[in-house]
This record gives sequence, structure tokens and C-alpha cells, in this order.
Amino acid sequence: MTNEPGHEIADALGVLLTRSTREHLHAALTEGLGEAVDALTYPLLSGLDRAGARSAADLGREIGLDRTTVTRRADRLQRAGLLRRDPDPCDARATLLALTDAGEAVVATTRGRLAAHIDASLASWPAEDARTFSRLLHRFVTDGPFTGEAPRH
Amino acid sequence: MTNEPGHEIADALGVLLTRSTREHLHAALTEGLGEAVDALTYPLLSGLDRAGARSAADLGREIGLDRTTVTRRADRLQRAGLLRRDPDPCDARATLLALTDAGEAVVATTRGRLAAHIDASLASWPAEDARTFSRLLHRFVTDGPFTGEAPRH
DNA sequence: CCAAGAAGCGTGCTTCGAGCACGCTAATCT
DNA sequence: AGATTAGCGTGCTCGAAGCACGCTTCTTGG
Repeated sequence: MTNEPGHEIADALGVLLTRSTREHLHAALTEGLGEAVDALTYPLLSGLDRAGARSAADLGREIGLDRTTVTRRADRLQRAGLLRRDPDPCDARATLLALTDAGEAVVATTRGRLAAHIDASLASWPAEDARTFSRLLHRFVTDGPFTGEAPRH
Repeated sequence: MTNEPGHEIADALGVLLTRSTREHLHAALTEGLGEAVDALTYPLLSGLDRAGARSAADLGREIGLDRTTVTRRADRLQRAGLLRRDPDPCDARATLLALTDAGEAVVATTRGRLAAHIDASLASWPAEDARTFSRLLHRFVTDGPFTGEAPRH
């Protein structure tokens, strides 16, 4: 127990990261959503849902993946009907990756399940603590230490 | 802004996960610590530091990796002098994975750098908010939704 | 006390994801 | 209008992850 919250938060985040990357958690969250949705492809769906239709290169920068990797994963999701490629009206070479209705439904379902998990574990908390935690976490993420841009290689 | 903190927390965690898995962040945290320490091998070091010397199978269960994968990564860290294999005094077949002094120093340096990042972004916060956030986050991680055991395949 | 089964570890082998280089099309600049 | 740059998709190569196998050692039942 130190006077600097940074160390405690760092430890907590380390544990959180380790736990949340467990395969079985992702399997539970995406259960029954089709073969194309797994721990590798979901970040694309989530990123598109957050930022709207984007080009493959932009989405790659957003989620820290190579452009070609995004293309390959998008192929799978497109075959599954969760994502479509629209030609960019402003640029004929560019194609915009966008969620289909089915894709949006998948994102909504997954986020709802995660929220349910979180709500369940917050059930024993005082309501005010839960709201405070939500508010502080949001602030931490907004102007937190992870907002830097990824450099190009 | 909904009445259910779960949805907000879910969104924040999604962003946090996406950001924190960026390669360049890990590169900054492990800069100058040797070639063997990267985003793949650091979880082993961190896990050993948290739980102490363990067998490869136990460590694999802890961090959600296959036993053989742990072995291969441990080989690299051992060659780099950050990890050693001690024979288990209670069981001649088992070998315990343990951090060397250099390995502990690497973990300490990395966690210190992460803590510094966090402290820097918390500098503009009221001190009480920072402490509250630290406390709530710790509680969330301790009895949060990610404490379940990984099922064996 | 010993024999058979179980548990732990390391290593060849296969599969699959990630990134680089290349070629193509279209936009932009001079 | 020609040249240069930007965006996209695809063959190709490298490396990581997990499975099957063999070896050693512990355990348990006769």
C-alpha cells in the first residue's frame, strides 16, 4: 500500500488485462454469433461500431493492426454477412468498411453480455460507488495514458 | 448516459483494451530491456512476479497459455538470463520457473514505467479522486467479472 | 516390494495469423 | 497530359501456438 495510486492502478490493470484476454471469456461473450466472430475479428466490428465506416488503413491505425491484416479479417466478416464494402463516394480507389445490420446486432449483443457481466459483479456494490467508478473510469480512459497515436513503422 | 453503469464500463474497458494492446506502448515500456522481453514474453515475467515460482503448467493455467507455449517462451527468457529453472525439491520430474535478479529488475522497471505513465495522466486529477479511483478499480478487479477459472480444453 | 497407471516435462510436426513486396487503379500536382 | 503519390488486394515468407509423442518420475494397489 503506497501513497502513489499509479502503482496500484498499474497492478490492477495488469491483472485485468491478463484475465480479459482469456480465450474462454471471449468465447462466452461471442457464443452462438457465428464462426466468423472470434477474438481476432471482433476488434474490427467493435472499431467500426465506435468510429463508423472507415477505410481499411484508417481502421488499422485505429486498432493497431496492419492494413493487410484488416483486409483479410474483413474478408471473413464480409463472407459471414456482418460487414460490407461500400465504394467511397469521394474517392473511387477507396472502399469503406461498414457494419451491416447483422454486424451491428452482433456488436450490440456482445457489448450487452459484457455489460451484464459487469452489472452482475457490481450488484453487491453501493449504487453510488458504482456510478462513481463508472465516471472515474470514463475520465481515465478519455484522457488516460493510452491516448497516444501509434507511430507508423 | 444511461442509468446502468455496466454499459459505460463495458465501453471504457473496450477502449482501454484496444489502446493497451498497441504494440508501440509495450515497446515504450520495455525499451532497452533486451531483445527477449516483448509483448509475448512479458506476461510470463509478470505472472511469475505476481505468483512466485511455479511450474510451467501452473503458470500456463494462470495466464491462459498452453504448457508448451510457456516452455518455449521460458527458453528465450532463460537464454537472456531473466529466468531460471530450479528442480522442484518435492518432485524430481517438475522444474520450477523462477525469476532471476535481472528478471525481477525488468519487471520492476516495466511496472514503474507504467505507473509513471498513469501518475502523469492523473496529475491533473484531484488527489482524492485519484485515490478513490485506485480503490474502486482494485475492488473491481478483485471480485470483478474476470475472476473465473479457465476451463481445460 | 514391485508392477501398472498417472503426472510432469521437453521436442518434432502441422496449422494459421501477421507483415512485406508487388502490381494495379485512381487521384493529385506541375 | 504526364508524372508522382495514395489506396487497395494478393502471393509469399516467417514465426507463434497447439497436438502428439516419448521420456522420466511419482503414486497406488496387489
